[in-house]
Amino acid sequence: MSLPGSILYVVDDDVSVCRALSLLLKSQGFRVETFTSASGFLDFKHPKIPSCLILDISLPNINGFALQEIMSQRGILVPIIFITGHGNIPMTVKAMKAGAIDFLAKPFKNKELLKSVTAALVRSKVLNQGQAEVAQIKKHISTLSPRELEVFQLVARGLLNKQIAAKRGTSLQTIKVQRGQVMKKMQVKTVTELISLAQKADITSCLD
Amino acid sequence: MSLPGSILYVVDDDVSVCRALSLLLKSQGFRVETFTSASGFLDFKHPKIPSCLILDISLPNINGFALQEIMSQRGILVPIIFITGHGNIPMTVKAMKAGAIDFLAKPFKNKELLKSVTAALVRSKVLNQGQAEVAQIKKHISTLSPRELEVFQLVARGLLNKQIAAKRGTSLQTIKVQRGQVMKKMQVKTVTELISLAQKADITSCLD
DNA sequence: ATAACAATTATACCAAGGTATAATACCACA
DNA sequence: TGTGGTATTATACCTTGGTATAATTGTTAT
Repeated sequence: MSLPGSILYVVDDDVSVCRALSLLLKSQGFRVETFTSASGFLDFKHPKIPSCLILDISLPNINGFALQEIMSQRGILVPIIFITGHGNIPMTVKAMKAGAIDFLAKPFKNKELLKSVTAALVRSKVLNQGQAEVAQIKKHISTLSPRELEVFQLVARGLLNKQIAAKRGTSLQTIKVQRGQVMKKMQVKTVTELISLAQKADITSCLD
Repeated sequence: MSLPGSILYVVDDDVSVCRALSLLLKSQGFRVETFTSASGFLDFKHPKIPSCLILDISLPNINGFALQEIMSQRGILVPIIFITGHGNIPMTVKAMKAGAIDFLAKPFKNKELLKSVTAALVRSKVLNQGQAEVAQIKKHISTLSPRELEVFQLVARGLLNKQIAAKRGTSLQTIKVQRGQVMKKMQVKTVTELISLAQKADITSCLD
């Protein structure tokens, strides 16, 4: 069941838990990295492959929830399976609202965890694909000059060339040239593709 | 804090709970409808305004989870706040995974519920807007003839008129006319708008 | 100052989108 | 058998998109 080229992270301050989970997961053919603190996990260089974090809530310094928030801020899109020995309903709700893919109370059955891991890896794969696509688009966008970007945005909003020219106070010809540049740099051939890209990357608001 | 024109549903087999919640919520200015069974709620004609369902899990016949699934199948997009006297973590996870907006264990504080209700109504409003937009688009699509729909789909995929003509084995002129019909019926003036609509309604796969 | 470079614009030209009108073909219905 | 309606097609014409070439302007670097 292990997807090829996937990696599982385990973060638990209890070394024996780390060891036990690592053993279990490796026996299923998974690559596993264990950490006894949140910062250890954060320092790790995460390869861009389907992955999943099995995370204990009670940790020294940075606890599970705090790590979840940091990951969210940093755009680390690794699905989280929470595990805890002293969980309750409010904690569960909080974790799930924040985007966790599962929440298991210790002790849990091996099968439960494995099922959850499989689901997490599938989600991770989807997330990575979406992320890679958007990253590629933004990479292209970053090659646009400020004016080309502006033209791109206005085209995406459905404005005609002459409307854009009027709005910008320049000539129609300039817009045509710039629009051509945009098409070339974004590596598309038709307006349709351009619009699709614009919507995927949410061009109208993104100005980074 | 009550949004104008909103409605709250309470489903609990315990009449005293229904009464108590109704009293609390009405005191905050909300319109409230209570039901002691899931079927009662399902029979109710839900107005298309921001709304929220406060749902007990243990119910006779159709329990809370079952109702949640039925609503999902029927496309009833009302955010659910689960309440239960005998909840546990697995139940919480199940409910949240299925899309519940919150999960409260009895007894809960009035403030907790009210806060949750407010959040649910906001989400409901967003859901309704999205739903209304897509419904409007699909309504327009339903006025298209089969061939117009086909042309629409191919245009949305970025094909040129002559490519569509070749694919369909008809003349370029026919495609132009049909494309014009599509633009008129979808009530858009530019290709850009048309593509946007197509993506919102997921035209390429939708054939209903 | 001058060479080099980028941005803008003009001119010209072609392809594609879009509309209007009318002719043709096909189908259903009285 | 006609007759009205719809779909298709042809013709003609206009607008818009898109590219190539070259002239112009402004800015930067040597």
